[in-house]
Amino acid sequence: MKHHDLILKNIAKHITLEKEETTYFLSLLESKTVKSKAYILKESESCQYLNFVNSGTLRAYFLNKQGKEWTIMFALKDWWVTDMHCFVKEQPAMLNIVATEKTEILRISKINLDLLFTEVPKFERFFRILFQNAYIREQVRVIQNLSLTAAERYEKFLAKYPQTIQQVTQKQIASYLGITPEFLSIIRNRRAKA
Amino acid sequence: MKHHDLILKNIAKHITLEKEETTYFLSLLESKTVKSKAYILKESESCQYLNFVNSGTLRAYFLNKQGKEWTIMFALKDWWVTDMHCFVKEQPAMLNIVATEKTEILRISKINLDLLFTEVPKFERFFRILFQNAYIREQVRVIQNLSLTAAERYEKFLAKYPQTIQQVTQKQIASYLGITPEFLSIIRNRRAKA
DNA sequence: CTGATTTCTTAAACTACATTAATGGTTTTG
DNA sequence: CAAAACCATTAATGTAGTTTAAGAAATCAG
Repeated sequence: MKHHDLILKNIAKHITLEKEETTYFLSLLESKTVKSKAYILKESESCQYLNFVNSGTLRAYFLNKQGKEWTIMFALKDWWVTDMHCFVKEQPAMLNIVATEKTEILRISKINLDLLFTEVPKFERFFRILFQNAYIREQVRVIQNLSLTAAERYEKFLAKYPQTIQQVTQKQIASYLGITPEFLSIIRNRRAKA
Repeated sequence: MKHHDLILKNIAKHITLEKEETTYFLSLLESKTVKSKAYILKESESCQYLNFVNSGTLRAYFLNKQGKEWTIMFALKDWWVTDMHCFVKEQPAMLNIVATEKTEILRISKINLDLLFTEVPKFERFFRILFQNAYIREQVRVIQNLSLTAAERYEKFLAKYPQTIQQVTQKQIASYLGITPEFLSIIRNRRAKA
C-alpha cells in the first residue's frame, strides 16, 4: 500500500478528483514519521498544519490552569486532526498533540490548504462535509457529557473506539471521559463484577 | 431593513455573490414567523430545514430518558440552527427547537440546499467556514465542560451571551450549563454576595 | 538486568452538585 | 380576574465523583 493510498481513499468518500488534481493535491502534502510520545504540537506554539493520520494514533489534549490534562480526541488511522481554533485563526495553540505510538502523518500547511481551495474548489466541498461531521460529533459529545453518568460515558467510549487503542492508558481514557483515573478504576471494577 | 438583508450580510462575511446568485439563493428560502413557545422541530420528526434566525431567539434542547432537558444552544438573531445530525443523515430528530420569544426565521430545505451547492458552488465555501466555526465552538464547549466548575461556566456564559437573552429562564440557563436550577440559584446568590 | 518512574488499584475522607420539599412570586389560561 | 401552572429561591439531606495516600504492577532508562 503506497503511503498516500489511505488519504486518497479518505477523500474519495466525498469527492472525485481528476488525475492532475490528485497530483496537485499530493504535491502539497508533507509526510512525517512521529515517534511514540513525540509531540507534533505544543501549547503556545503556532499551529501551521492540518494533519492526516496514515498509521498509528495521536492524542490531542488540553492542559488547564491546575495542570490537569483533558483529552479532546484520539485521532486514529484515517482521521484528520489539528488545533482547529488556532489553525484557522492563526493563534498560539491551546492544545497539545502527541503520538501514543509510532505514527505516520501526512500534513498540509495552512498556506497550501488555502491554495488548494483556490486551485481545486472541490476541496471546499470535501472539507465542508468533514467539518459538518466534526461539528455533529462534538455536539453529540456535548449532549452525552451533559446527560450521561461517567459509567454510561465509559460504555459509549468502549463501543465507539475499537481495541485499536491499546496504547492508550486508563489515565488518558479517564481524561477523555472527564473523570479521575481513580474513579475510572472503580467503574471498571464494578463493571467486571456485574 | 428588508427581511433578507440580515442573511445576505451574514453570507457576505465569507463569500461575494453576483446579483443572479443572490436572486437564486433568495428564491430557495422560505420565511416564517414563529410565535413565542412554538416549536419548529420536535423529537422524532423529520428535520428538513436549515434555519437562519432573522429576529428573536430559538432554543435547541435534548430530552433524555429521565425526562430532563439539556439545552444544546441558544440561537440568537444572525445564527444558523437545525438538528444537524438529523438534517444531514435524514434521520428522525433527537433535538427539540422552540422559540423563546416571537421569532422570524428564513429556512432552506435539504433538497434546496443540495441544489444550491450544485448551482452555486461558492456556497460550499460558505458552509465550510460556517461548519468549521461551529466545530471550533463545540470543541471549546467540550473543553470548558470538562475543565471548569459550574460557577466558572456560568461566568463564561454571561460573558458570551449578551443581555439579549432576557426571555431565557434560569432553568434554561442551568440546563445549558449542565446543572440544576437549584444549584444555579446558589451560584447566583454566592456571586451576588461576593 | 536493575533501580527509578509511571500506572493502576483500593480505601477513607471530602466536596461539588443533585434531590426533595416547602414557599412566595410570576405567568398562563380559561 | 381567579385558579392553575410554572418559576426562582432556600434549606436539609443524599450521592457521584474527587482528593489524598499508599501499595502493587507495569514500563522505562541507564
